[in-house]
Amino acid sequence: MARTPTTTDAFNAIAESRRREIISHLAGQERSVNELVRSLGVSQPQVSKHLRVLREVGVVIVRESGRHRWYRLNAQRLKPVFDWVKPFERFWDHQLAGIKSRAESTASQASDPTSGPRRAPKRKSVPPKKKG
Amino acid sequence: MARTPTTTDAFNAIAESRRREIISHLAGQERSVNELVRSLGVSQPQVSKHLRVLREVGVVIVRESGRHRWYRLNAQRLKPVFDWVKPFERFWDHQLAGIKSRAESTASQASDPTSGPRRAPKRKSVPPKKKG
DNA sequence: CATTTATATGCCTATATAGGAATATGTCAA
DNA sequence: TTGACATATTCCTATATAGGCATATAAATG
Repeated sequence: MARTPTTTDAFNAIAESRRREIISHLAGQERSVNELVRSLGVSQPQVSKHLRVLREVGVVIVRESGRHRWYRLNAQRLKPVFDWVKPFERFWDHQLAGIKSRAESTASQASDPTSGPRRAPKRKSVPPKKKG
Repeated sequence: MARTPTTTDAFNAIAESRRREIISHLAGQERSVNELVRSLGVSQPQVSKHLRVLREVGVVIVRESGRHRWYRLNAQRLKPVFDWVKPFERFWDHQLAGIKSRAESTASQASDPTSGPRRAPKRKSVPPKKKG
């Protein structure tokens, strides 16, 4: 199967950084497509396409006026993201608070939780036999 | 171009609902791969693959012990998501608080911001001429 | 009417999945 | 050693983009 479509929900829609930028630009004020084009330095068709995705998941709403389309944010649709991630806040809070006091007892652990991504370690791997 | 890879950052990694489930299951406690397999009812290879993505973006960390791999959450990596979405909280807060009092003045606006996604409206469209 | 401006959509392509099935790697036990 | 268990990786395929480019639709303007 393929990846979950971008229009599935807010989680998928905001995975794209351009769309997050658009959303941020719409915070608090309506914007026309061309305003976004200028602010973001992205082609007009691309902006329209990103807006379409955001429209389909309900993150933005359009108001038409003459030949302009005024887009505004429907922040409600971002709430599920907030609600999902918020419970984890206590973990990094806790870590910040307790990191010093627990330093000794965890000193034996090799990897630093705050350090960058890691690739798969040790295990070697050999290509499996060709199909058949 | 294709979509931003799932391993680009936490935003892309958590777009997949299975991975969000895995993350939630790891909140507060280490789990082995098989424990996750049982809890989630997903095949072992799939769980391993999802864990790999989460490892690569640093959202989870492995500890090896014998033939087991104990995965735990590195919540830090979710902080960018939280930080990005948190500023929007005030918008739905505000909406909840002010929705009644502003009802009259905004009554003329057609669409309900809390309603579901919408498809593109009015405009008709015709397939463009074949290339050439 | 024709032209300009604003926006949406279509086609094309390279790329990356998610999941299923098979199998490799690594560890422990008898 | 052999076998069982735990986990990772490979191959395969259908599907969906994101972006470039061209063009359609629609409204305003002369």
